[in-house]
Amino acid sequence: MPVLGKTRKDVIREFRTAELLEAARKVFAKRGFHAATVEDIAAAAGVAKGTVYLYYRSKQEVYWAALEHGITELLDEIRATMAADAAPEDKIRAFIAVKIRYFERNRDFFRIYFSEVGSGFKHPVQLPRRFEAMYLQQARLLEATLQQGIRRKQIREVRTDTAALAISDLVRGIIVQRLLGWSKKDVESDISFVFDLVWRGISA
Amino acid sequence: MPVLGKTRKDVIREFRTAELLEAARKVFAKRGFHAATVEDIAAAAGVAKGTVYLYYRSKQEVYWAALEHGITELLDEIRATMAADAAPEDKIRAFIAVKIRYFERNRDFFRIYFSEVGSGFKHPVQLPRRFEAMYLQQARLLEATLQQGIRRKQIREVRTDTAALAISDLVRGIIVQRLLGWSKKDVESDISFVFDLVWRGISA
DNA sequence: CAGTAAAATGACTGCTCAGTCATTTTGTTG
DNA sequence: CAACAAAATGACTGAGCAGTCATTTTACTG
Repeated sequence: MPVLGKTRKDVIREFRTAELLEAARKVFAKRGFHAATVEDIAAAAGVAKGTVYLYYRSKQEVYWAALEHGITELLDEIRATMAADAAPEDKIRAFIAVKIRYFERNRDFFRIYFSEVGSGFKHPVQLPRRFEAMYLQQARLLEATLQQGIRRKQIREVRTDTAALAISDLVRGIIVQRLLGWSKKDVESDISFVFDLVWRGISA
Repeated sequence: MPVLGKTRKDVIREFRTAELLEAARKVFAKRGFHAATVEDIAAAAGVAKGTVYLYYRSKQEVYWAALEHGITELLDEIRATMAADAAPEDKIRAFIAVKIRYFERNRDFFRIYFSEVGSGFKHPVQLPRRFEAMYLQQARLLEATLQQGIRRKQIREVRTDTAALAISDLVRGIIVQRLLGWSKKDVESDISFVFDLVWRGISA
């Protein structure tokens, strides 16, 4: 009997789905798509293999779901932080900060994210276009800010699309360094480093 | 009977090895480590599967050899270009240019390279440490140049290690954009874009 | 608490593929 | 060109694993 539009079934579904997604994230992060087995994921979620197939149609689908979940979460955080009508300068800093902090908090997700999104959307299987779109969405938020800054004469005339991606790449690089243990600095210091470099690079 | 220190056997070995490496590069690039089969590689090289095992002990070894070949080649080109005792400014530009051009010429290699080196050295199997070292070697060449620039007061006081990696990341980003067809600009223009951004970011 | 339905299980199947090795082909040498 | 050796071949084996489904467990209901 439906309550609040959700049947009992839906609730269970939601719970199991979230549980499996978290397990999947861990396992895919540790072993990569191919080396991870559905058994592994099931075990990590504390269920039997067959159960996985009650909620997802294939291993591939689990993977996509895990990826989508993280990308969406990250994008939402970025949107939330940049929505405030602050100065372009502050928005850019916020973008850098939120992204670095997201991966600091979700270390295991970074492998999944960057092994797809970072290196060309092609390896395991051609990713559905929507993932590419979601990634570019981030860059577009940044791009809009850059354009705003240019209009306000705070930022010089740069190719905004390329610049936006460049900032994303710098952030990506710092995240990799941090997660590999190459960077010993505290988060704030790394955020400032990136922002500083970028701002000198693009300010008018 | 050895001639010039090379036996006949060595010559064949060298030839086959090169042939297999080229095939491996193509196949691994297209399918990724796990999805690529030894059959695929053999077929691409125009030999039978068993032959691959006459020259390499395992699929993993073929992969490492292909990766090492490319990294070495790239590093050599970088070394050659930066060796000239030019101004730091020119050396940095040269670094950017040579790397972008290398991947422009070796498009298939970029997938192999970045799926390892770019995303944290961990997926298929823990890479031997020497690969990590070879990668960092590039950054160190750049770092030396940055330090030189700082001494000459042409570059401001930045964390040289982080800055060197940041430049590498920017270059990486442009390469990805180019190979995915996101960047429509000509190579020169992209090189200038990166250099410009970097130079404003770090110059004194 | 019996009867029923939903959910979970894990043994099983079929397929893919890395790596092996007995056989065949190619090349060398006197 | 015979006798031998080096190189190449590809059919075969064993392991691993995605996905299925008959059976069992759990939860709900009257």
